[in-house]
Amino acid sequence: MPLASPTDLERIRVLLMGRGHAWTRPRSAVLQVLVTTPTPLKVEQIHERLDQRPSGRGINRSSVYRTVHLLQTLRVVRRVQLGDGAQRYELADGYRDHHHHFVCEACGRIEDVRRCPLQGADLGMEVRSHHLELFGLCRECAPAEGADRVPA
Amino acid sequence: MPLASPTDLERIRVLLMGRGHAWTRPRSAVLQVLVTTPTPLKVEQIHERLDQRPSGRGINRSSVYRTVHLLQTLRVVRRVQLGDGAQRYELADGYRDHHHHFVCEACGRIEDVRRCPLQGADLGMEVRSHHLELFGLCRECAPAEGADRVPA
DNA sequence: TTACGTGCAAATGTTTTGCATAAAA
DNA sequence: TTTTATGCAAAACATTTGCACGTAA
Repeated sequence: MPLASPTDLERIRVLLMGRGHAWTRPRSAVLQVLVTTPTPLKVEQIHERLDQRPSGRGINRSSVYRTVHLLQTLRVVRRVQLGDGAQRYELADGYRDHHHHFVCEACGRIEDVRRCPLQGADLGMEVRSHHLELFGLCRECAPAEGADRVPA
Repeated sequence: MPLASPTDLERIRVLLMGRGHAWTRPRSAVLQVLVTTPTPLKVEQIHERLDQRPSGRGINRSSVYRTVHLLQTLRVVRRVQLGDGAQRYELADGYRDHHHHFVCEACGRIEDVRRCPLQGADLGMEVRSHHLELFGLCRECAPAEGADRVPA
């Protein structure tokens, strides 16, 4: 389950309707963006990408906020906070593989971390979930070992 | 180093002045709040607590923002994000012991987690720091084993 | 006495909300 | 046809900024 598939979209549609929510163009379009994007997105970014899809034109920012909010209460989407002040959103566990994020302090690139270092850790039985964010230098920004850096 | 001490305040004062920043009443007062509070605080909460101290009366909210911002660039303070939308701040590693936070999903209580489950974990050499937040039920909210729950 | 910081008020950015209309069930 | 969702505009928050005045160095 590296990334969500169209099949997940259908699962989500069934979940929504089962809970008495309508399957509308804005909701469908926001979900299409989330399902096909590997990195967490700000509301503004979701909104921009909607406009690039024929099925998502002209959708109001408020509707994006409302949709994201609804999807959070249904635990389809979760909020991701990467240490800058921004709120980002992505599909929750159950619709994607469990993962964390690595943020490059130099270039800002966000990478998925598939290997959870807490796997099997004893966090106490009362812990139900966790968020983990890693910070450092990505492969491109880290001065590579043996790299040909020319001394001055 | 369970909590910062007045000694840390002095260290911080020296750091600020060494970098050419003035030691002012607002800065001193904000730091006194941060140094004596065990949980991360929102700017609004810092501001409230200032008013409760004789040395912190009448300080403007802007100054709190500016002070927190300055302290972040000096790595004296770090931002803490606990999954709700809020921005909280606390003393950074170096002025407090390394720790994480546990948030009770039922009552919202925030607890320090002193034992870092990533201690010794191999995160890759390029990882410089990490944020970890745990979510679950605190001791008071968890249905205790053997608790005398009266069946209906 | 000079540079830097603060208070105040206004500006900016983000998220929420009320309400009339539109669309889904 | 009835309920629920959307667009729009305004409101509510949160944070930043310009500027005249104060205060630390």
